[in-house]
Formats: sequence, C-alpha cells, structure tokens
Amino acid sequence: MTKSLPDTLILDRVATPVGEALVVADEAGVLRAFDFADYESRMLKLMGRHYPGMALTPGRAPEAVRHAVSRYFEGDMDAFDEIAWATNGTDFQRKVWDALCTIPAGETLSYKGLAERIGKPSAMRAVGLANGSNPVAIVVPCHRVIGANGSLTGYGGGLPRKRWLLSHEGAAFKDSLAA
Amino acid sequence: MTKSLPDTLILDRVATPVGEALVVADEAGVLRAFDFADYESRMLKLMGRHYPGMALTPGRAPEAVRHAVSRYFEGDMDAFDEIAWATNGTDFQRKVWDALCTIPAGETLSYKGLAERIGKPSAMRAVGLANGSNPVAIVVPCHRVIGANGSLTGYGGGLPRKRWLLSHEGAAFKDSLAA
DNA sequence: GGGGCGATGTCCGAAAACCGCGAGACTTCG
DNA sequence: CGAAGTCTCGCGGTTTTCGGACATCGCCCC
Repeated sequence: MTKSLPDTLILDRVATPVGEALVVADEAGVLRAFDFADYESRMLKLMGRHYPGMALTPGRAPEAVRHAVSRYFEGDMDAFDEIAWATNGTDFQRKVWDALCTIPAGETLSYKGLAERIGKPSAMRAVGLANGSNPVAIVVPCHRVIGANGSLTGYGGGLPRKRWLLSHEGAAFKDSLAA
Repeated sequence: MTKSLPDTLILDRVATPVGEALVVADEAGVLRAFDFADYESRMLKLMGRHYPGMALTPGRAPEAVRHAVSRYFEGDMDAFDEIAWATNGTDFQRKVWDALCTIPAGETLSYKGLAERIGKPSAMRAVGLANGSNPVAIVVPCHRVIGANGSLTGYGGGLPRKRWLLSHEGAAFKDSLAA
C-alpha cells in the first residue's frame, strides 16, 4: 500500500438554490472539496495548504457528483451517501469529519455532543475549529452542528445558508431572526 | 501522476570494515536510507520526519544492495552507481544530494564549491546542513565534501569514518591527526 | 432572555535557534 | 617572517518553539 496525493484537481461550478457552488474532484473522480463561489478565495487557500504544489484546472465534475447535488436540493437528503470523497486533514480533523457523517438529515447535534462522540469531551472548541475547516461542505454535513442551546452559532458559508439547509432538511433549531 | 510515499520499510544490518551499517529499503527494493548502527536513533528520527506514520520492520535488504556494499568496501568505488535510491527531502536538499553524486570517487569538493555548483554561491552553510541530513550515506557521497582549506571539518558518522572512507578512495585531504 | 468572563484543544503563521562554512584580522609558535 | 591556530561575523535553509485565533459552554449577574 502507498499513500498517494493527487497531482491534478478539476474545478467545476454548479448552480444551487443557495447560490453557485464550487466542486473540486481528483482524477479518479473522488470529491475533494465542495464550497460556495462567494468564498472561493478561502477554498483556494485551503486547497493550497492540503495539496501543496497542486494544479487546479477548470473542468467538468463527474456526473455522479453533479447528479447527487441536484437530487439533494430536490429533496433527496441521502443523495450524498453514495458518492466518494476524500480529505487530507490531520487525525483529529478526520475524526471530526467522520463523526459528522453519522448525524442523519433532519437531526442536529451540539458541538459538545460531537466532542463527546469522538472521545474528547472537553475539546468542543477545537471541534468547532475542525468543523469550520471541513473542505467538503454539505456532503460532510457540518451544518447539522448547532449550539448547545439550539441556536445557529456560526457557519463557514454564512448563517443564512445554514438556516436554509436545516429548514430544507426539516431540522429543528432556534431561529433568532424568526419574525 | 501521483506522488506516492512508501507505507512500509524494511531495515537490514550488514557488517562493514567501519562498523555495522543500517540499510533501509522500501517494498520496491529501492534504497531509502543508509547509516551506521551507532547512530541508529538519529536515523530513526530522520525516517520519522520524512515518512510520517511509517512502519519500519526488520528484514533482509535486496541482494543487489548487499552485494554493492561488499563490492564497494572491497575496492570497487563505483559499485553504488547501479543501485536505485530515493529520498523525500525538500527541493534544496535534493539539489544538493544530486550534486553530490557528480563528485567522482578519489576526488573532493569544498562546501563552497558545492554551493556554487547548485547555483547558490553564498549558501555554503545551508549546503553543510543539507549535507548532514543526507539519509543515504556513502551511496550519496557526502563524505567527499571537505573544508575550503582541505581539512576534514565534520561528518555525521564521525570524523574517523570520514578519514577512512577518503583514504579508501585514495582522495587527498589534510589530516590533522596524521602522525 | 441577554451579555460578560474564563477554561479549554487544535492549528497556523511568524520568529528565533540551529548548524558538517568561509573570509578576514590577530595571535602564537617556530 | 611565515604557517597555523583562534576568534568574530555574515551567510541561508530547516526545524522548533511560541502566541494568538476560533463556527463553544456554563456560570453569574442584570
């Protein structure tokens, strides 16, 4: 076995109800990043850190990924379960991201709850940090983590999107902007 | 293309006229490290840095490597030309190590001369540092670099070995311990 | 219910320390 | 008067260390 890093990445753009999204896949068609176009510079910086010296060329993402995006926004909450993704973070980050995937659509979990789930009950703040540097938004459902009191707290893609996504999935949360 | 790192390394030990040597090869039989047993802890540390999370298991090195070692110490100075080696250093380090291989047996070069040869005439001190962190001693002939005034200066395996090796290759140098 | 405070774990970026040198100025022995 | 040692400083890449930033939580007070 060898641990290998991709040498070339492909960057695609797809439209969604919450704005244009960026899709990054490697040569094998594995999803490497998913973010929103208005945070493109941040995503590029993240890619540069995780895949040093990497070439990122515009192109078309695998159909399976594009299709899954459509299905998700049409209401098939589990559309992303089938698609392959990979990251290159630290051990701790990967543990957090794996744990995120155990939260079903329609439910939420607190940062503290997530910290307990990975065996480090007092690392809730660090969990928030790792959560925020998740390269594969939505697919790894970092938006399903909210404050211990049910408030939205923060989201890398902006709180309005977090609200939209949770509503779309039918999850309960405390909406401080509710009329 | 993908840049891949080996996942498992094999550690062998062979006897030489200057003490027991450590030989590390990857699964493809490519030489990854060569050092002396009395500096084992330093070598392990170096391996840990270059190949994080790597398993190093005792085993037998490829016959080609073991044979080349014998031939070199029997007097065939070019015995190592044929064997494959690889490293995982920085760009600068690799440039230095490649340049080292252009010094023929029986000759020497100063640190400054080496610095000039890689196009950075004033980086002589950095060259010394890179030289000292060469994982593949003897095969990459870091012992052929001596001070500008012909003195032995330093050697990761100890000055006595450097003296022995240069004498073995018939190179000229200033021996401060000469009787 | 809302706002302030402290404890907390991980990660990143900047800065400092580390050296397998070389050149020049000085001293010290022959 | 040399030749050889000693000291001091500048050099450049790498490694290590350190300080802050942060998508939190609970407590206390209003």
